[in-house]
Amino acid sequence: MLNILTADSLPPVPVEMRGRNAERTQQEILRAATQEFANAGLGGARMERIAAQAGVNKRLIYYYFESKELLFLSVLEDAYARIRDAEKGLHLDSLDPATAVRRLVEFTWQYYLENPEFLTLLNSENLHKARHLQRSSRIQEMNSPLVQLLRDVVDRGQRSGLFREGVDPVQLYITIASLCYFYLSNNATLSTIFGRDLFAPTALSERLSHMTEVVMGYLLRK
Amino acid sequence: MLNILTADSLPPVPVEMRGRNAERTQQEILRAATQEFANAGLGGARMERIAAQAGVNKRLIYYYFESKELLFLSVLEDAYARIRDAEKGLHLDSLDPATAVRRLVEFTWQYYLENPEFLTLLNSENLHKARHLQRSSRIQEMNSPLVQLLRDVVDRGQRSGLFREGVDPVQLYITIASLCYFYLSNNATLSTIFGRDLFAPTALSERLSHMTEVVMGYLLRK
Amino acid sequence: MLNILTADSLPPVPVEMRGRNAERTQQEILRAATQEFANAGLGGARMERIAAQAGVNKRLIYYYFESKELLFLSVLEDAYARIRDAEKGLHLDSLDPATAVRRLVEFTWQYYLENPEFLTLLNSENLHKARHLQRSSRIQEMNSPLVQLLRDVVDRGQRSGLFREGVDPVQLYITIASLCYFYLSNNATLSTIFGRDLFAPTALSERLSHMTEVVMGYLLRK
Amino acid sequence: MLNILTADSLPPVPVEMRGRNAERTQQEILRAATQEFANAGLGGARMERIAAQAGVNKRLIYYYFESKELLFLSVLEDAYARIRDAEKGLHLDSLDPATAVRRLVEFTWQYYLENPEFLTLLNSENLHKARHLQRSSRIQEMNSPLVQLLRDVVDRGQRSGLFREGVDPVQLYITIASLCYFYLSNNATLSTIFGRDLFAPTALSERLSHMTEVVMGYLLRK
DNA sequence: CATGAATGAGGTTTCATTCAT
DNA sequence: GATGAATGAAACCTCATTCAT
Repeated sequence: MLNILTADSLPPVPVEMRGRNAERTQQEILRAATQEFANAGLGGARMERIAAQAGVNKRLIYYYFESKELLFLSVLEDAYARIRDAEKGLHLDSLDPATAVRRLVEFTWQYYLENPEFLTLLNSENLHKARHLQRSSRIQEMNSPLVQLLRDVVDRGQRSGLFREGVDPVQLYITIASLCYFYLSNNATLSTIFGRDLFAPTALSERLSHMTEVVMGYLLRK
Repeated sequence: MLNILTADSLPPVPVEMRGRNAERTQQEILRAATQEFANAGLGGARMERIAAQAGVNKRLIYYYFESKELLFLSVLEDAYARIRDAEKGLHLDSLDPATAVRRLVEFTWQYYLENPEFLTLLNSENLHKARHLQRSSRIQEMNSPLVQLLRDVVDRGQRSGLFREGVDPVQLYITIASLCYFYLSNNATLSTIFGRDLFAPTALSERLSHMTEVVMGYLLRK
Repeated sequence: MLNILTADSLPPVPVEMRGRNAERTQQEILRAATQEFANAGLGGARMERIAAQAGVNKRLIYYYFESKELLFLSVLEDAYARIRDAEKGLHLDSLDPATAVRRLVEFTWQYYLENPEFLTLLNSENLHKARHLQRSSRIQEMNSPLVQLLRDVVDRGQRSGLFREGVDPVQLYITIASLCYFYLSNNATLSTIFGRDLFAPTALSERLSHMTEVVMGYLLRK
Repeated sequence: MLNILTADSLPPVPVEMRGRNAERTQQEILRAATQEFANAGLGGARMERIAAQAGVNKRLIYYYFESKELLFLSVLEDAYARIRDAEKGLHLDSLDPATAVRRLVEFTWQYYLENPEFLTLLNSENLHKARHLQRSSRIQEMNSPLVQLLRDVVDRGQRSGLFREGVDPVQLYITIASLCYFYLSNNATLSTIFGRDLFAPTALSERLSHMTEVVMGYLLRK
């Protein structure tokens, strides 16, 4: 019944194009909700603010998304759809294995840096033990291509004798994500407890080098 | 004005020992608040539930901690105090460098596993950009010994020719924490999107091996 | 302006006959509204559910009935029209007086049993002090034949020396209705407070005997 | 947990006696809620109006009664408690059987006349199929003494050869209640459809005579 | 004849916090 | 040191109704 559309682009829709356009309106709501949920978490998010930011009546959100929780799920699915889409654009399959992995590290880092809302949304969802995503039918099928892709890269690396044996592509992906995610997601507390600005440009580029060394140090045969 | 005590132990205080005991009452509140904030986040936590769980009147929480936000800060400080305390018990300085690092990885993993509330609390605090910790005077001094300790281990490893050059102890610590933290903190969403129970005993032990290989693969000279 | 039709039959209209048929559409709406108002009362009824149940767009209800309140009035008028119509089919004028009264008791009981929505609708209307019916022009003329009919029966009974003197046909009708109505309408609370299933088949037939005895005990000369 | 008190008297409490008095406050809320639910039904009742009428903060109603539905249940229990209490004051056991029954008819009539909210509340509860009362633990025990009392009266009447055999006291009570209840509860619609003011003083006293004749006509041996 | 999109007002309920003892 | 009573603000959500096609 709920025919929710995917928001492909984040920039806001000009006001003069709004009204009586179901598709656009839903995209607008999704965009606004993404920002609000990212800033304030599920509990802290305010439907009022989402409506105002989307330039629609509060009631309309319920018309299209039924409840705050289902809206949150839509936002999560949309966020996953976007990053998986971007990953497809990397064409890892056409790169040599070592370059492919380095490229994935760089991409993940860059994507998290440029889309911090993705991190916050996931944090919120984890706080709720993935309660919403578990109700999603689309989420698994959205993520399996990525694993397959990475499995191919690892296979090629091993066949060429470059990579070590016994590498689980899921573990590898989680490790790459870990290194990028934690540093950025926990940047605020880390900077505070270590008394050091970990978001400064130098700090960021140092981190990228470090992470690449860690991942390649693990993967490459000694 | 606020004389806040540290809750050293998590097990609940027997009922017969309660009442008219400032120190114990505060510990009880801290314990209950830690659970509640960990389960529900800052926004989702309910003062009512904390009071009920601690077995005290709601008003008393305000008497000791002034506000929800300051209570949250106390909970955070208490959580950091406990993990730094536990780390001290590792005696990394008396182990050879490689063993020391392996030990730290295992310890971190084990500690996060056994104290999942620590992860959730940090997630919440990061959602709020470390707003609370930044107001803490105790937090930095609590964390600097750890960095010093790790610096010593790395130095010893490099002097003995075992470890690679150019290793920043803070980066190393963050990397170790990343690998453990992300896997556990995001376990729910990861399990869901990959359709694989990442909290099963085998999965957990595989992860520990993988992480150790990653860290040592990076540190050890080729 | 509002050309409202009477829904003579309650069974739903087959889907293939719907659409672009003013008369049928209005009957469908009336039918659905009757159910909804009976189930939920005036306040609890939802225009949304009525529309869904009738298989029409919400807007169409307003097109035909103008507002929820006027729709409710139409439902009431329709309900009265149906019961008065059924009463006409009894042909009380062709029965001997005692049989005629017994027949009326049985009929009233049976009709209320088979058309419980009639009771609920009246309850709702009484909650609102007959506010809607008072605006109806058709309602009185619909009910006067019944009184006339009953007056004739009572007259015949008295002239034959069978019935007692001083019987007001309106009082008699109200009494018959009372006995049937209250037992059925308040069945749920009565069953609960007396801890006894007053809707069980035996209970129902016992009630019918009792009521007949009460009415005839009153009417028949000692 | 909810320690709800019974409102013995309906007149409002003087303002100067209010505040910081749990018992009185709860009575006030009950009183106001009774009026509001009686006037508007469960669905139409407004918590806001109840709070205003009781002179308390809206939030306080939830503090004491938890929800609108539980408040409604309390109101119902209170209403039953009051009428059963009043019935006890009749001392039917000390009257001769015929007088006792006449007295009960008169009392019931009078009580319904003077406490019309009782009728409306029951109507509302029946609309909801006794959903609330079914959750009450007190309701049955509150009503059983009445049945016992009436059983004794009937027994005495039968032993003295005055009353007919085969009289079920529950049926008898329901019949008495029916006659009074329906006339008053449905007065508005009846007056409208019969075009006759059934609430006029003469009409009321005529009805009382009629009902007494009906009940005694049934009970007394021919 | 018929409909999907959109809304303003207001509903119940929740919450951190304070008052008075 | 400790508590039950009480509150104002605001949250999510609902609803009858209207707009524009």
